[in-house]
Amino acid sequence: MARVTLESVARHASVSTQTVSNVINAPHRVRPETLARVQAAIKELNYRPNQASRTLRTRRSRLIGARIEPPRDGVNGAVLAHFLQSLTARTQEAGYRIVVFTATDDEHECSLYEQLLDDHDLDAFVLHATHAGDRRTAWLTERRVPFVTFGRPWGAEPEAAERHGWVDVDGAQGTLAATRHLIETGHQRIAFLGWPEGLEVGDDRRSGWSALLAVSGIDTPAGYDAGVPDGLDTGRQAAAAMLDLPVPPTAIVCASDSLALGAWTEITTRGLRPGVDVAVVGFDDSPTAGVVGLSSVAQPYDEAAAACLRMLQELLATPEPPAVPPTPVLLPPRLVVRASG
Amino acid sequence: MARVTLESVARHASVSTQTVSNVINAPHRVRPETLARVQAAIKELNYRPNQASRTLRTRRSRLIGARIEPPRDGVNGAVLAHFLQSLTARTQEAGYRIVVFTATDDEHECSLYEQLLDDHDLDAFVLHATHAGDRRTAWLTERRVPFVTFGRPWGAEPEAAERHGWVDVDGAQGTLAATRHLIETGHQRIAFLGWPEGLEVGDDRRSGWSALLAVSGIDTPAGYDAGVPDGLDTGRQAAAAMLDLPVPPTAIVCASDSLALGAWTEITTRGLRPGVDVAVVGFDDSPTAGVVGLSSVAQPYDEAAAACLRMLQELLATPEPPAVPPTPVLLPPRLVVRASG
DNA sequence: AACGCTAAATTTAACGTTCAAATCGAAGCG
DNA sequence: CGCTTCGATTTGAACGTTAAATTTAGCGTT
Repeated sequence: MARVTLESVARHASVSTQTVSNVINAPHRVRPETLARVQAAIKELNYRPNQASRTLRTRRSRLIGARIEPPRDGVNGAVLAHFLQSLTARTQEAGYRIVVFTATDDEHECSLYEQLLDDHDLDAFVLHATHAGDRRTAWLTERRVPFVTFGRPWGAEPEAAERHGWVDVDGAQGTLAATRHLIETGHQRIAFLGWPEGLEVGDDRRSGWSALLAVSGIDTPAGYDAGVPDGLDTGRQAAAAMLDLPVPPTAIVCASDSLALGAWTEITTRGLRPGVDVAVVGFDDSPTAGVVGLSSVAQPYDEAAAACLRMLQELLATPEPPAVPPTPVLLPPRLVVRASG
Repeated sequence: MARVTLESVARHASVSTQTVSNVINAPHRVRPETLARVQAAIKELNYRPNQASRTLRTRRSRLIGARIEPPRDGVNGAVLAHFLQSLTARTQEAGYRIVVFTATDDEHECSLYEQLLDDHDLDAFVLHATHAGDRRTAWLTERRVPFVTFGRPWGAEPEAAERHGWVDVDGAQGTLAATRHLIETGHQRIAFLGWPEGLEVGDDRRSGWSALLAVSGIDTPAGYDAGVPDGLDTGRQAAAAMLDLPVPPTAIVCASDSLALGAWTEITTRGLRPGVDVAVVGFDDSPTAGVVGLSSVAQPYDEAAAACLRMLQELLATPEPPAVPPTPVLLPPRLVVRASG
């Protein structure tokens, strides 16, 4: 039950191992009839090139690294799980494999990059949860390691945004769509429940809401714009404060499903009906949203994964990463309307 | 910026490359003072062995394969995500990496095993969602590929259960604990909402409920034992049927959070209060359960992952898998009591 | 002093692949 | 007919590591 190697294929087809190698890596260099003969031999013996020796020779492993998150809040954890699932499926079709790892913080993550590069010669990385002052992108760029991020390079100067390939979902567009939907269904008092200012993703999502209200000539009274840390309890408390205003909002757009579900809990506890008495829209379309009938803005995971793969292939097509990075992709999210609004 | 190899370390420490190799792989073979000198050189140059060449030579890659699921229902998908997270963290500490992949069915999964073994010389696999007539375990056993399963070998003859290492969570114990808790809080009319008979995991969970009721002398009227496909809607319909019985149950033990949340929805829609009017207990402790206050049986992911790693290490300690497989591990789940019961 | 024995180190070869250079054969051309 | 050119194929070497065989040095025994 010895292993099938280039050598055995070569003997079987009466050519040199190099010719077999050429059949696989540079078919144009070999005469059509030899090509056919060798390909037949490959098929017959069910030959499959050994990656370890390839890696040793070429420094390419066809392995791509991706960090997986500690599940945090639970509600939002599904975002990464979905994305990873799509990414794995997509890259697998293209002959790559995803190697996962966990890290405690950015610095730890960088040291893992180093390990993975040294040990296993990983070809590239897919990053997510990018944030202002992210050290990871600089680290990788310095070392000329191919990578793409799911999440745009927040907080950098505009031109820096073009320094590496990234894929992201347009949060502002999502909250804008949610707000538009609420206006169209008759709401005029629409609040935003988000994170403290300064968190880029949250500010982005807030901007969709505020921009549309501004052009629609709808004003936002004091207390209609909350910023609290992500979570069910914080969301619930902030929603309570809003509902206790002299003129409470009739609809709340939220920066996450966690916050939205917090608001949802407060609303139902007060005996109010979400979507009838007070509308609520979340963000990320977590499984929980589907269960309780929470409207939410859904991210197109699969498209995002496909875009990441395309960029990676672009980066890996040449030995050295190209001077001009791939053009970023900003995907539109999709509003899923359910009972809550 | 040339790479650090055994060769460079050897030169730096004035020994042969083989000695450096021995320092790393068989330190007892080298004289203490040489050992120290070489170790210093390794540290100074920040040497890290290249895995590709190791793999080429030894057929060991320090890579472990694990399939990830299409997120299915959404609610239950979190089980795997949690387990994978723990598994990744644990194996990473032990110097292994997890390679993930997706498969459409068992047969496809086996063909991926073959690919991964041939291409990347994976050392082992971690399987989950085992079921009766699972072809995967046979496939791997035949080829003497090391693996462990998260999930016991269902439906096999008893002695076959000892043919490979497995880790599982005792479902019967979980539903039994849930049922006991309900009895202790005064319930006497306790129904079970599970899957159709014949699905092993479901039958196991059902048995905890029925066994405790039997020894407690509590009888189960017709309609108190439902078996429907997993899902929110099916769960809701089955719960509706139970609530419409002449003598409806006051508590429902469920085989999954999906079913339980379906029941929960039916209960709240009727204006009843979960935990006050009708108690509900789910299984898997999904994030959604935490949000809506559903009591649920939680699986000890991290312990399960740790047990899997221990078994893998046992299997990989010797070149050939040992004749006697590791002893199985059956972990107790933990009942998380919330508002719903 | 010759002998065997062990520990410690070195040398040799091999894992499977691809790159670079060399070889071979057939055609083209003056 | 000899010389060049070009395409197709082969040869030789190398990637970084470890298993197996070999050499060297040191020690105790008789």
